[in-house]
Amino acid sequence: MPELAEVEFYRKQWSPGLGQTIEKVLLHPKARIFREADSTAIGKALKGSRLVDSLAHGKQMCFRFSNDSWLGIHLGMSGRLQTAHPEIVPSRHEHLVLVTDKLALVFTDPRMFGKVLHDRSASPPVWWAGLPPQPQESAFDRKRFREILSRHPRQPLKALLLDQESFPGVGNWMADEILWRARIHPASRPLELSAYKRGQLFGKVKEVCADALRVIGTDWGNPPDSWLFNHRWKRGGTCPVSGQPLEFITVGGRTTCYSPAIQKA
DNA sequence: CCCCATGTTCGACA
DNA sequence: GTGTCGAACATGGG
Repeated sequence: MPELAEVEFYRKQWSPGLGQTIEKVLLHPKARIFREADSTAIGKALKGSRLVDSLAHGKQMCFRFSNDSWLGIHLGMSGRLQTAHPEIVPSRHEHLVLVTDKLALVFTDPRMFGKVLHDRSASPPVWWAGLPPQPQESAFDRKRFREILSRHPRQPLKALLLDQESFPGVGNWMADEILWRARIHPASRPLELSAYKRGQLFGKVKEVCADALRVIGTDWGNPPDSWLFNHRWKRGGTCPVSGQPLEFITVGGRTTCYSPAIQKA
């Protein structure tokens, strides 16, 4: 599930734990989500510390603890965060559980494409400090956008939008939504774009990020039918702009939904 | 049984 | 270096 807005939604699911002390850490030490971290060290470091802050950047989250501990979480394809009763007995897919006296903070991930990072340091670790500007920020301006396009002149736009160094947080449905609103064919390349289409694309990147954060990122609301979103999930869907059938192709190795009637090039 | 999945990474190749 | 492609990861759902 998790793209920009879903990640923001899940980040907030742990907010009830802010300010609380972690009394117990339950984890499956050999789970694949710990492949880039030392799960034993995480257990030791977090126990007795207080959760003081949480942040999201693209698809990456960062939870800061009182003893200079930084916990990074990436949700991968099937990860999610939630709270539970402090007496929780973790099930098979609940790989990391932080227990306070009031509640439990739970990271669940059946497919385990997600991952956990951890560092102890006074300043933010490199995996957090080194992230590129997010498309919804003002630092992501037309200059940055132009640079991205000129650096990848022949990348199909669908593939480029999925590049996390370029558009951190954009995932499969957002990329399709952006191209559909900009009326650009997903396989078009930056080289082929008119100045007008480039301007459209920049605007729709901003618009879809803002819309997604507002509608899904706050309370996982259901987007209106005027978005591509509600029409793309099953075959046989119809483009809400043209009334023509939606089609599915593979671009950049990913299933891509688009409306041939309005996304010609 | 088959195919598909809102993600990332790696290796082979042109 | 650029870009493409397929496979891999592990599990569940239709």
